[in-house]
Amino acid sequence: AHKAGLDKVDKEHVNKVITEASKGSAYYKNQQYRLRAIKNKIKRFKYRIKQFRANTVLWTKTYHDVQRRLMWFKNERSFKRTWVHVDMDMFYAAVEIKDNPAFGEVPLAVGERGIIQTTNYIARQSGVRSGMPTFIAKKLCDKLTIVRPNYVRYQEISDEMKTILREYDPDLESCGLDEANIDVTEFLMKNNLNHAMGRLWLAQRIRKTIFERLEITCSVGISCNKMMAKILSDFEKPDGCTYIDYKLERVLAFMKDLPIRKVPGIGKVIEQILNNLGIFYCSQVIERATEIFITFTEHTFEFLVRACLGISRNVHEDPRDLLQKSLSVSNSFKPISRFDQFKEKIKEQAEELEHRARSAGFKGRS
DNA sequence: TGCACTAAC
DNA sequence: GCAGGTTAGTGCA
Repeated sequence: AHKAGLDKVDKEHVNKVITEASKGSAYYKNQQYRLRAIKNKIKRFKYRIKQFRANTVLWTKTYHDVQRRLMWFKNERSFKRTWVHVDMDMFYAAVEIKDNPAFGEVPLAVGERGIIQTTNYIARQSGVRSGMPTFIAKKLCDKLTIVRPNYVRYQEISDEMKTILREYDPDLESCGLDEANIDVTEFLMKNNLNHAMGRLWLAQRIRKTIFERLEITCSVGISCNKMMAKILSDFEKPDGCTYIDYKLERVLAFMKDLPIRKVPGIGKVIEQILNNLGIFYCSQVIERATEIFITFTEHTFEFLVRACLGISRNVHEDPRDLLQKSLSVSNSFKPISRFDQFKEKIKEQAEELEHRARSAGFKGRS
């Protein structure tokens, strides 16, 4: 329900339909199994924290160590650069509607192989959303129109969008077809726009240009680093634009009431773990940093604390790190049991993988 | 290094 | 009857 466009939905009804359709399925059983594993993990975490608290000397020492680390992170905060995150609204569905306006009047979903990838906002009102199996989506919305994705077309539109954005930052970093990050600092400086009003003006200008050239709306976040810009782009979806002024108290006030799940990189599992420790908002991660430190690895602790302070990278990735690192092929199939069937399956997959690796000019390393 | 798991689109 | 595909990364044995 954290996804945009779901605020007017009858959640109780939606949950009932999903539960009805789910129970007994292999998928559901697997989910239950994984949920139990997470619950066990949480139990162990809670026990570890209890042990730690019981040892006052150790707890105090850890507390001060953690506070020292927090100071370190706070020194990393920088308001020197400005990033814009652009996120196209319901992208695949929007392209389908652009090419066939009639789709804009009906509940529409784009999907294949039994899974919905994206939906327009009419469909979202019935609780239909990305990642949902089509048979459940149909139960929620019997008039739902489902079309197969046309990736060639989406790529075309995506390229057009990125061409527009490269006027502001030639080193644009993209994530998927519908999202991109640009560092607009130089553009702002050159045009004497590097102040609150100027930044907001630029964000709106980008949105306007994209809409005029593509007839598709987007949501934009503009802030002092990539992560903040991304969080903000989601804040007023769809067709929205959010900016937070570069003042420490403004950033902290925003993070204070921000649900942890809104932080990119915190998914279902980490959310569950933190919720069980009584942590729901970003500010609580900082308040309870000692417990976080004990619970997670050092790496995850640093990620969580930095993110919840609103601190993240504000310079471009090394281009070498942006090159593709791996390639894989996977698909789902009905249960099989005979050895020759497995052998055949693996052969098919391997041949497909080989084919793609050759086209991409990849060699196997191991 | 290989595998399980998490996360994102 | 019916629950995807692809890439990146972490953590552990």
